Amino acid sequence: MPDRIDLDSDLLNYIIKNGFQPGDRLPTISELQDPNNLGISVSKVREQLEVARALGLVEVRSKTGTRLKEYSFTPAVRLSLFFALATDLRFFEQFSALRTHLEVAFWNEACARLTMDDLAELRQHVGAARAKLSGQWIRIPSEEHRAFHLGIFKRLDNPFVLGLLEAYWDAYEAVELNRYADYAYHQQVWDYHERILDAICAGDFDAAKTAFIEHTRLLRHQPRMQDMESPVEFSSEVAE
Amino acid sequence: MPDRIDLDSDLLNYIIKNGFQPGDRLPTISELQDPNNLGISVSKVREQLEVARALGLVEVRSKTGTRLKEYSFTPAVRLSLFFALATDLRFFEQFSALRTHLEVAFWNEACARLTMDDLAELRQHVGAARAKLSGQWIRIPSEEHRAFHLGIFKRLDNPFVLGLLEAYWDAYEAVELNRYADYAYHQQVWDYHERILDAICAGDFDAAKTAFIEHTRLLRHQPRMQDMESPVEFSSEVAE
DNA sequence: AAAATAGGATTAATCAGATGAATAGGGGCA
DNA sequence: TGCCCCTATTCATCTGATTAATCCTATTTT
Repeated sequence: MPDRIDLDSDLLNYIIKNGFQPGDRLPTISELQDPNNLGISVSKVREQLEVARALGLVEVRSKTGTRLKEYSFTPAVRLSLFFALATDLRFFEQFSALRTHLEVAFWNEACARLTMDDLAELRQHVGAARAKLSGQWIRIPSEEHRAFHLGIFKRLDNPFVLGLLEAYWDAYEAVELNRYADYAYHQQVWDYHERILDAICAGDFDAAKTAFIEHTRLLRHQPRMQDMESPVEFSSEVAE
Repeated sequence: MPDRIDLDSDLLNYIIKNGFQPGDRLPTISELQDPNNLGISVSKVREQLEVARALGLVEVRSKTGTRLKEYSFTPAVRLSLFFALATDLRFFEQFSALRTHLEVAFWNEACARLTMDDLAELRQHVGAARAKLSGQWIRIPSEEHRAFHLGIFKRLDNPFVLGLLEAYWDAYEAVELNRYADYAYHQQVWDYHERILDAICAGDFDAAKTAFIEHTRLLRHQPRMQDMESPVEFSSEVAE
């Protein structure tokens, strides 16, 4: 058992020490200033609240006060990842490799936990995606694409893996904001997804995993895509 | 290419937009207040600096000003993870599962990149650890234990995997702060490490990986251990 | 002349207080 | 009862002041 995990933040330590639970309201800022609580000034309290907010640990709203949120790994990962991506897009490839290996590693455990309802939901995503397909170019990744993959892992009892995967899809959306692909491409993608889903339904998780791995290769080559609307460079002065 | 990755932070967006590089000095706080830069007050600048500092993105020191650091995923992961662990130690098991799968997934790629010098360094860790062994109980994990495992992955060109592994060892140390094991246990651990290292040196990465997996099972069972010094509970009032 | 030291200037660190904006809750009116 | 407005609370942001840490420089000392 740990002696004490020092969080390098009076506020976070205070939250732990007082045993606040997700959903609980924290004292107001003025109360937190009180020597019995944190005993620091408004500005300092707000600095630490801002850190906790950035990490997605608390939600701070006017009047209502501050509420402790359910723990999620996602915000911290996303924030750090997005900063990295903003400095250099090549980071995406590395995070992408992490994502693929993660899905493969936790594949069977995640699949085994899926319920019939979950499978039906996945089937719906396939249907919805197919219904959207037409002759025109469609944005990648689609909402259904994200929902399908995250849906496979949603029962995995591991907030860290889930957080990394969620952050991955957030990043994907941010990075590929203006990427579009044509009908044939999306058709192929959803053929793979259907194959994956069928295998899972049949209980053959390994076959599903194999299909997933093939499918990531397809995505890596990214054929038949183009950028719609002129993309704006980062360093551009007009970006604002 | 992304239209624009919004970091939800004036300061971080400012850093990106102005193309600051690691090592660069950012403007002083008073300069950042200037409408030409951020145009926000001290308190707001400091809030955002504090977030950037918590994420390990900048180092802010008196007089010297603020310096942009080399990107690392570790601080963000560690901070979020430590908060989770402080609320519930069971999170450690889940992060531990993530770590094991990660090492396995990136094992061969990491091993393939090791140089002769790296291998010699790993050998030194084994030697140093063995030299420390005696009849007495020794703290786990030892410094060499951490260095050995991180050493295997140090050439892996993936800051995200590395960040997760580093944060794992930080957490391990925090969580197992007062855990000690006897001679026989450490002997066994370093036998495994030596087996792993020998296999890597022989170029048989798969055999090394297999040894690694066995070795994690050993650690999971954690025989012949005990807590030295009375551990202090989290919620304890005297913890401060 | 070189090194050590002391003093001044710059900047971060922290605080106190004021003002504005958002919101919940209560009271009044139809 | 149901709707609307008013008020009190709380967050949001800014300004200004004081303290502490650090660097730079000029002066002193050897």
